[in-house]
Amino acid sequence: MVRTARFSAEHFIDAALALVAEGGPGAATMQAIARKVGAPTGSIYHRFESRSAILATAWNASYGSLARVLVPLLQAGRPREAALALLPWAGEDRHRARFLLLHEPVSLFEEAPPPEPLRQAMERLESEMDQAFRACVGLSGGGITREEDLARAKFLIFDAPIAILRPHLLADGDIPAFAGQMIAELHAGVPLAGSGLRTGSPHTA
Amino acid sequence: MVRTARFSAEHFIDAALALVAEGGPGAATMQAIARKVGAPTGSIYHRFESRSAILATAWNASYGSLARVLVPLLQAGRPREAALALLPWAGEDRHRARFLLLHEPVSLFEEAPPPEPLRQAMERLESEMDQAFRACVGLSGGGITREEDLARAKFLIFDAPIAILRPHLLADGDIPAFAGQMIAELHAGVPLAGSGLRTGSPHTA
DNA sequence: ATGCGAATAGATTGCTTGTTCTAGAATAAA
DNA sequence: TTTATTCTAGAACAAGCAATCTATTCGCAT
Repeated sequence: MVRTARFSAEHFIDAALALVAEGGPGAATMQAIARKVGAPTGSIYHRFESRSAILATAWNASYGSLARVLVPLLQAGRPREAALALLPWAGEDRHRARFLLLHEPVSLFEEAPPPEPLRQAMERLESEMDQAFRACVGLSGGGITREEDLARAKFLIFDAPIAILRPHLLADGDIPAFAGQMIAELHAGVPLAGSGLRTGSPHTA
Repeated sequence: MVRTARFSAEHFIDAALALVAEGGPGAATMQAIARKVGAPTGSIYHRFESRSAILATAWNASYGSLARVLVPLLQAGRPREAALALLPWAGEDRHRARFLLLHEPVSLFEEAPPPEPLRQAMERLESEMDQAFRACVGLSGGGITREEDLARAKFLIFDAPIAILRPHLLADGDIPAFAGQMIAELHAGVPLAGSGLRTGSPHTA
């Protein structure tokens, strides 16, 4: 090395994360990021090759942090705990939660796709979560899992908790205790495996 | 009038709706709308004073069409039917459903707010839906409704059905029958009024 | 037939964006 | 001290945007 860097990659990532969390993807312009950090716009390009690269890196950090919480619970066959774990994770870092849960990835990268290595890292993280999810649902079901069962499980573990969380993220308020109660009640009242025309014998192992 | 108009306001609205539904809010540029209709960009400004005005008009049309379905059901005290009614409404017009349910209004108007009369129309529609919703929840509860009960009802009637619908809208595929079953099961398994510490007498009128 | 006014038509303006470029400053090793 | 290299610094560039402007065309009322 030769010259001391005043601005680290993390500075830019945090600024981009905060800007998206507060004002949506459109608010995270290169100039806004630079201004928030106090750096000239050109300096960003010494750390990231493009705007997409910053956003993809921020997304990987956010999604990775969530995966580190959920994947172990899913692998342990605890879907209910996984669903509930979303709440403390969101309370831990509001910017991160708003960045990840309030904006579809497609809206972050609609202008230009992220560079290939970052795109692959995103896919790796998503498939890691997906595999843990399928293992969790598959082993409790005990065999072939229908598309319907997967959709139902995805709703109960991911989409419903996020939908319960969303209003409080949008309002930027604290997450009330009844949010957890709603998730718990949901899992108590609706079975993970389809309650469809299950004519089979309930006593079979 | 003096000259026959080749392009009506609806042409532009439909084009904007389709562009947002297919490619997100960023895809609905004035030039893209004009190109889709086959009109020069300047002609749009004879019908709408700004881009926000087109998007707001499209939003009003979409939300209004949904309100016409849901409000009567809510006013009749049929929350379960209202939740289920979302599915045929979405199946009726895919572009409209994707436009309304896949993008937060804030992302449509982040660059410039819509003109005042349109903004008021939007608020009127939202409050119409909200009043019907509160009437529906209030009368089944019978008295004071806590914030928790409102949140739970909003989830059961709006957010959960939308979350169940979203994957199929994103994939642009048909809405399978089990989506309706999931909503029905949800309403069967989770009560609209809080199942909390309801110590009161269940036999009281 | 004719001329007024609304609509088309699209080039143009002014602005913002992501990215690049040139110049200079700082630092660790030689 | 010198030198090589990485960073800061911000002006400059090209592209794309919403919105405006000038010119032209059309069709109904007169």
